[in-house]
Amino acid sequence: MGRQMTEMLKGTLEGIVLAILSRRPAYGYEITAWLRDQGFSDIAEGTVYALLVRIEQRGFVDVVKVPSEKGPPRKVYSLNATGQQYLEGFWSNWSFLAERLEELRKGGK
Amino acid sequence: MGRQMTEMLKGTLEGIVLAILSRRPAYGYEITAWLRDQGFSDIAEGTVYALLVRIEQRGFVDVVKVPSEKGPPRKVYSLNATGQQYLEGFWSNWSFLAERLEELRKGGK
DNA sequence: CTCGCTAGTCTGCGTTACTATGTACTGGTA
DNA sequence: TACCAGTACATAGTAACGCAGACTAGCGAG
Repeated sequence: MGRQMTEMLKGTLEGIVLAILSRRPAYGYEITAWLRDQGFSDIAEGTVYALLVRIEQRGFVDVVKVPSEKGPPRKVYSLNATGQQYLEGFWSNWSFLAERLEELRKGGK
Repeated sequence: MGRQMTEMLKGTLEGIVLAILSRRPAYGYEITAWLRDQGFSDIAEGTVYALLVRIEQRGFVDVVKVPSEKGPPRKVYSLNATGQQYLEGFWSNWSFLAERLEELRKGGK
């Protein structure tokens, strides 16, 4: 991926994944597939798994192991209250940033 | 600053500064002041200078030293053609990201 | 048996922003 | 004259994050 996009994802990818989980529980492979679908064509798989480990350690998600017909059991993540709260903080930060940038884009030129 | 915002700025701060420079030439101290004004209340001065050094090395800006009545001479940066092109790439990446996040925010919940 | 899909782990690396500190030049003032 | 606030730029060390790439597994189909 472009260096630019890579850097832009720092901090936002976490919010994106939390937002996905706020809609419905999901497991790593599923999230990766969804991201690719949405056009984040080359987010590394390893990146998503590492991120899931981090948010689990921070206590933002609950985890349930669900047996799968295909391959090893899935770790299904769902957002808990702590995670929900953190996600709201993310949205407010995001809004702040997005507003400033929108202004800059319009005013610039 | 919050860890969250810090990470979010990675990749975007560069675009923000380039966007500022696309409106008019400016020097480091001025840019820092403007950012604080806009609500980026605690972006470290050192961060801006380091960023300016980076974009200069990549050839996105032209630099002119201008004597100042107060303090040492100012290094005035202005966006050149290469930088303008890079900035356009930044905007397209940003749009992509912003659209995906907007969708997530609406769809989620 | 081997291939391919699903699921997850681990290591080393490069980039970035932060903190903290330091240098240097100016004008005002006590 | 000595000091200080404001201006302007710079650098060393640190932490976080995403990436690349390799590796371990389980299971079904050809």
